[in-house]
Amino acid sequence: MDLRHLRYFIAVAEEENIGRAAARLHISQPPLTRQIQQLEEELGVRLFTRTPKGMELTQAGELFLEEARNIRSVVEQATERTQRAGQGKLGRLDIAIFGSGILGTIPRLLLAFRNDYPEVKTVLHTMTKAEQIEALRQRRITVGFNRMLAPLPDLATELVATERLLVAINEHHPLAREESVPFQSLAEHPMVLFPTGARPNFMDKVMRLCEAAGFVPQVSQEVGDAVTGVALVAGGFGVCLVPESVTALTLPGVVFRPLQDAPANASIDLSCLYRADDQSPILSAFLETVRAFRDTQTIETPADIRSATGWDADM
Amino acid sequence: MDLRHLRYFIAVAEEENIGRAAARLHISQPPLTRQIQQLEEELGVRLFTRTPKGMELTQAGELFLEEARNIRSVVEQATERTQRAGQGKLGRLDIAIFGSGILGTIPRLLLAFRNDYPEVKTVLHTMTKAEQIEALRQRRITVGFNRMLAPLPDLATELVATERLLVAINEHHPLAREESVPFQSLAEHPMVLFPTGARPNFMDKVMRLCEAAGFVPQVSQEVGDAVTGVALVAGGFGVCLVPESVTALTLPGVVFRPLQDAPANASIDLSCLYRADDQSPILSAFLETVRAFRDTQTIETPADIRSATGWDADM
DNA sequence: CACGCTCAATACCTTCAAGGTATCGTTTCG
DNA sequence: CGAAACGATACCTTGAAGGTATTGAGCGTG
Repeated sequence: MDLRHLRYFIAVAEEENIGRAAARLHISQPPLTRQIQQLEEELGVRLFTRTPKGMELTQAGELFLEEARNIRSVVEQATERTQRAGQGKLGRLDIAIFGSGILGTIPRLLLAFRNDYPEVKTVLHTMTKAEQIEALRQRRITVGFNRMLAPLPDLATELVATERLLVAINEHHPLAREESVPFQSLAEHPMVLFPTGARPNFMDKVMRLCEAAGFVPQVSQEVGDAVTGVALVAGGFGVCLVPESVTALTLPGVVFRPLQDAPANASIDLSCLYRADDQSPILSAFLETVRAFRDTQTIETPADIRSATGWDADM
Repeated sequence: MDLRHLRYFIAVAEEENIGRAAARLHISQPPLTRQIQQLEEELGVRLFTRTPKGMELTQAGELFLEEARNIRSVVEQATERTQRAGQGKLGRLDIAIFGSGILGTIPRLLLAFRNDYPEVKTVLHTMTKAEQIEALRQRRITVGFNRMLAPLPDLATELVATERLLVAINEHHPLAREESVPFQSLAEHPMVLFPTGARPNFMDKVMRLCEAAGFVPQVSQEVGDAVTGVALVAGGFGVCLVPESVTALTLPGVVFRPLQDAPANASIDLSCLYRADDQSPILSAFLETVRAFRDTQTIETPADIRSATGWDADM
């Protein structure tokens, strides 16, 4: 049996007349007669009773008509869904984020993607950078978000956002009195550093910046993630350099200050990481959304930073 | 798209290798390659990623595999159900019965049919003989049960059972004292007659029997159906000739007695009526069951009558 | 490094069935 | 009784499914 048989059968059943059905199907009458005969023979069932007026469905034919229409709609839905899946509009995207990735940029990006591709189910996995790379190799995830990425074989990256560095300061700390903090002045205060994970990491970046500025930071504590770091600032452990998006995390007693006379490289990239050989249309769609998102962010920067950094609230 | 495409696609998806899939499908490799290409082109979707090791499903392919398997099973079920319908094993049978038809033979027959063809839904309609004929003409029913059928054009009959006539008598009535009633003696007692419906009817039959025996019955009351007739017997309106199956209806104060020296034709046929041109396999199946049922009834008659007539209970 | 192995893809031929035209046999209706 | 309408049949044409032979690409191994 063939889908053509079903199409023909439905036409004949609906027209109750082989000639009209043939016209509707844009074929001539005899082939249609034969196709119907074939169908009946293959099923071993009389589907029509031939009357001088035309074709009339038998009870079995009546049932088969329902079934045929059902099959037709199931097939239509299947192709339609598959096509949507092929265009990256339907399916599942496994995404890895790092500890403090839930803050700031990433949720807004994910929301934008969800908005453009509502039928793609996004599944978030919290992973360290090393775990992400491993998971990408094993295809357990399709994209990972990260900072401080060294070039990796077989993996490609797409820049999501470039964030300035800010200083997290306890509100009673002397540096909190100024609206911005000279980078040099960090030399004189104990500093909390993070994360302690796989190199190169954000800690290395900070160390290099200090080195370039001609001092070695007084490390009061090393911690695993930004949330812990800011919490220690609240506890009076010292100051802490953080990427801008961490300001989404407001802790009582902590204020964020921009760097004054900051070195040109006092900023850090947030990128997403994916298999270079991955042709998945969902990934393409996601990367496309990332690029669009990055552009809108760049344009909207001024207003965005004012609210995102929480200056108004702190002043 | 074609069901063949789906079959081929499933094979390739399962084997992850065109060569092996081709072997499994008993075709050679190149046509299979082309069919898969065709399918992808028609859908506009890459279903497989070609690797040196073989064929690997894309995400869209994964989805389409599920859909394809689903379609396959839907089609299988459709053909299977249609075939059962074509063999009269699945479907619906609209049956007409007359007022007191719920008594005795018919329910047992229907039960037997239900047992042989559990997936045929039987729908009962209560109709008079005239209504049945009309409904058969309009195809609103497929079979009707009736007594006293004159040959009808376009309609055929099948004998279901031949029932003896019994006399329903009030237990205080003088005739109730004997174990059987001489037909002649009915001449001396008022008689309830039924039904008053379309001729020829059971009333005509009784009149002819009396005429043959040389008397005219004293008609105390004419009623529409057997149930009412027997109820009037209970109320003392006289005796009433009834078909054997009416004994299934036990009313307090009423006993049933066989006829003694009954004329050879003191019996009445229960038949079912159907369109002579009806080729429906369900009807054929039903008529087959009727014939089988009629035979078992004939064989089992002795024991059957003893219990069905209720003699034991009345004696 | 080259050779062979294993894939899928391509080229080209064959065949069978789907589709077309012409015609027939019935039944119905004017 | 002839015309019209309907499905069935006979016979021809063609396109696509299937077959064989071969190519080309990636991998592993001697």
